[in-house]
Amino acid sequence: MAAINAPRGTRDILPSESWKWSHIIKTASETMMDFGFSEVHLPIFEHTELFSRGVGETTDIVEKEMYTFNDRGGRSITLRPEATAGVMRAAIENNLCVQGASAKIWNWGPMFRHERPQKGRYRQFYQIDAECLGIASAMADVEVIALSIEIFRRLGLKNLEVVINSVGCEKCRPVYRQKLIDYFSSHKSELCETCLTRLERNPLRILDCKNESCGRVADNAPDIFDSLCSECREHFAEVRAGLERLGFTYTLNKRLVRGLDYYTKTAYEILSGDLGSQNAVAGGGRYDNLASAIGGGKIPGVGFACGLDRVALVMEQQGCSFGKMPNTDVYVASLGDDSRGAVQILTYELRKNNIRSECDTSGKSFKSQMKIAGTCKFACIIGADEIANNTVSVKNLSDGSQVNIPVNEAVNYLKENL
RNA sequence: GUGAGUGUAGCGCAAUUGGUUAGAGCUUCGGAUUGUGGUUCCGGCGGUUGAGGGUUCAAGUCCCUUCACUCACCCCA
Repeated sequence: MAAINAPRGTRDILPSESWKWSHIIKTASETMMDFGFSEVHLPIFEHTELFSRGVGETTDIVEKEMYTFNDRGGRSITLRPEATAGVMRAAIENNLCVQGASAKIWNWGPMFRHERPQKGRYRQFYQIDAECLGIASAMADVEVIALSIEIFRRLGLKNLEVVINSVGCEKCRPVYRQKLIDYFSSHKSELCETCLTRLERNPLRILDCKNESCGRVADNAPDIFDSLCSECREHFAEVRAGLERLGFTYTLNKRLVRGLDYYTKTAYEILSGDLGSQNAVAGGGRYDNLASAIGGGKIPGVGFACGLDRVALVMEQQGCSFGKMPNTDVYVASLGDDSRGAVQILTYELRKNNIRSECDTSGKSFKSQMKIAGTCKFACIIGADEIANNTVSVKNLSDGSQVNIPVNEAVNYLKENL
């Protein structure tokens, strides 16, 4: 019978890699706490409507990338393609932002998009996500950007580029949108096929097109900053001032357009040159219209998502430290089958006392057990002599020294010498 | 969805222009005067060469199909 393999775009994070992920999550978690963000656990699937209304009907995500199916009750369900819509839904549903209250929450977990896999892109991928809800001030934008930068700083990532832009709000974006339509309409012959459809559905996205010809046309396109309303202009200036106040360097990219409809005002990405073509390790921005789009009234928000898979990739590439690899400290070896019971008892005793211990459970020879013990710091050896005297021989495997001590002193001895 | 590249042992690889029984290394397992690991030495396990078909006296090698993986486009984390 043919073996079954993991579906395309999914993969197994095995022990050799998972401990590195744990380090990243732990670092992110500590940083989140330092910034006043609390962790939440949310559903991995939601009603399809949440994303079609929240993320936007004409976005790539909703149009062609969602894992959508009908459940047994006939409801249309979608595996979350991104985190923000779900977070906002939860905030609304649980009244986290009523009466002027705000919420700073983070979570991490798998997201799902049906795309062709490539370097740094999977169909099931993992994001660390932080959202600051209920605060309209630019200071919140700065805080969120600073948070993402701080996580990367602690992880030791190098050569990152912070790119920011403003995409306007519901007042000024339609104005800019119309300007773009007017402009690009007079250059239709120079646009690629997909951009021609974007012209009608989402003209801002033409700015982001990497097609050479479209790029040339976009170079001379109307500047978004000329169209920003005074509020958006001021907000963006405050964000920039805040970033500079904290000493961050960033670049301005007027062509940075997020693929999700809910973004307003601030949009930003953090890029790494050590990834392949998919070079964003984090991206986010402000989304003051998301709440109303999913029926939750006016709740401003700003946040970011960070690609865990990609962060791990960059760290590996740059030789960053993942901390100490977890290892067994003590191996308890049985010399002769008669001592296997005593070995099991001692091993359990060590484990109850938080000493990372291992013993053989498969009937290996003493020699084999000692071979495995070689990767540990200490070996506890129990044979006929030890049983007779109620002792254990403890061998320091780094210098080869060995002592024979009463079994009931093993825990203290090891705790003192580990 | 489109394009390009790659599929040989658990892993990374080798195999003259198509030519005997597809090979080492690492890993793993076992052993080297019966109570002591890392180094060393010896040995064992391990493959329908991704799958299917075709050309040929002969295919890991050439052709077709298919599957998988990788990278890129699109877009994003």
